[in-house]
Amino acid sequence: MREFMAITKALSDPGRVRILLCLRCGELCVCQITELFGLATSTVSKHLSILNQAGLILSRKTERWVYYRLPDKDAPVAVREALDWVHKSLAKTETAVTDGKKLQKVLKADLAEICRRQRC
Amino acid sequence: MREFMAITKALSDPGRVRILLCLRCGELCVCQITELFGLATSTVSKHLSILNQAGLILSRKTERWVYYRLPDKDAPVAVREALDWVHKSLAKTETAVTDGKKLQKVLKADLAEICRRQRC
DNA sequence: CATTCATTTCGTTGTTTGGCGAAACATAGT
DNA sequence: ACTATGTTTCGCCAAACAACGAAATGAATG
Repeated sequence: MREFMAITKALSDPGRVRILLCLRCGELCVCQITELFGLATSTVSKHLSILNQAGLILSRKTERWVYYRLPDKDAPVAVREALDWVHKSLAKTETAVTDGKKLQKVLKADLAEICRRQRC
Repeated sequence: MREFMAITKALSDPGRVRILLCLRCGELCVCQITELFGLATSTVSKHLSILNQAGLILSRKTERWVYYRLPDKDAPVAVREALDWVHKSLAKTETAVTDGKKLQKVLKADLAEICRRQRC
């Protein structure tokens, strides 16, 4: 129950759900997501922490960046089903499509440049 | 997206999730749920309203009581999948089992008597 | 048509949450 | 070691939320 509520609470914020949808395209680091949603870095970091604690995403640290990604097939059942449900329900919505387009732009841009821009 | 967030927000409270689990046993009126969880009637009513607005439950008015129940097969896909997910994830948890036992007692008791007890 | 009674709505209160910027932390390059 | 830089943690504020009791609603009963 505790584990389940961590998942539903994590899913109860639109921003976090949108992050999950974007991660379908592959792993992203904090600054990329920050750029994508126009939120403060600290805010994004906190969202990612909540998703992570719920088991909905995993993290990987390389060089200076922390990359977040969706878990593999061996994730807990509740997690896998939650992610499937999110994807099936929202993949075709306007929000997801718009975010997806913007994500493509962010992915094309240079990572270092994105990080520099954050600091303005 | 709007519809989906209504569902996840509705599921982000443990009390509401427990109500959904209990409704697997059949429809219940407000005072039965109030008795079951030991909350104020107004609190339960609000929870039911939130679940109802998300489409996760339906209501039926008979005589003095309003009965709430889970929707049928013809509910929206997102709703059906959400309910399946809740059930599959939690049906065997301690919370669900305990609530189930207490529910059996409540169901055996006279409805009118329950309502009278609320007013003490 | 006034009463009863289950439910809903309203107003209040204390807690949680999402947002931010500043400071702390960690790691790579000089 | 020092600096630069990406991320996290902390402290704060405003908005959202869960809980309650009191008042309003609305349908059946006398």
